[in-house]
Amino acid sequence: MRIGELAAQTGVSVRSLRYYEEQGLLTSDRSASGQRHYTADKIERVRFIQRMYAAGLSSGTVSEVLPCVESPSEETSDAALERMTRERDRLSEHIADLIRTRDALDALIATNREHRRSLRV
Amino acid sequence: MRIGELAAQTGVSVRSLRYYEEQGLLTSDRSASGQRHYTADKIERVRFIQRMYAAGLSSGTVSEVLPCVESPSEETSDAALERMTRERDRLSEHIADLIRTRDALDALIATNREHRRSLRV
DNA sequence: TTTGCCTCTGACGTCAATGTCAGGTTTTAG
DNA sequence: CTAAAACCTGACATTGACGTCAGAGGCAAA
Repeated sequence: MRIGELAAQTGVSVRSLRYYEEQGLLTSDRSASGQRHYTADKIERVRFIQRMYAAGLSSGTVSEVLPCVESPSEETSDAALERMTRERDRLSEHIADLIRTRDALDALIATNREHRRSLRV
Repeated sequence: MRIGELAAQTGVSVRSLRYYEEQGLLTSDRSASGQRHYTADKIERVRFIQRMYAAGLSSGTVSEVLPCVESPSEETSDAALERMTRERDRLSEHIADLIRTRDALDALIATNREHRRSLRV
């Protein structure tokens, strides 16, 4: 598949796909004329990259972690596995923080609703 | 307290505090010479702003939500309360998404660890 | 009063992911 | 064959929350 279709399949812009390649996060085969061609498994790869971005990793960090995804069957480097574990923990703390924030918002909403009810007579 | 101490108390840079004021998120009294002076309750306010940023709200959205925090005892505008509720729901979806991502990372880590163990003979 | 730190405004710099445009080639549909 | 659509590289623009610097003034201690 060419870049346009990969973009359509993943919902990621063509520009971003080229950027991922530039950052070493995504590879492509090139046709004789230089056009990028992708195998179907790249769809999952792109989705993984997006999930990592959503989890707050930078492109540099994603590239450090990729070996674990790419070759779980070869000997994964200590560094990559350790990095991934660290990011997992960071994410976990972030989630806990967001949950606390959500609780605070819930309390705030409840207070406002309550006061509204008391005004409505 | 002056801006430097508020910065120290909250761990937020002086630059950021001025930025918050510029964005209408934070107010200050000014001395005759123009220096900003803050009451102690501004510490909590700044922390709230930071939590909202961490939850993914932009400064514009934070300012829409602030009436609910500022005057829970007055009649809060429908718009602000509705906005806050929407942001709470968005945050909730985001948390769910991050948890799925964390689960995916856990599975990946487990796979890699497992393979390592099998290689170690 | 001088020293040194804090503050002021205003402006420009940064960073990451992406948008957008230009100018040119390739592929596809009719 | 030809026009439209998709692709290429390269480069500059954008956004938001700041960092940083310049030039000037404010304020407490020695």
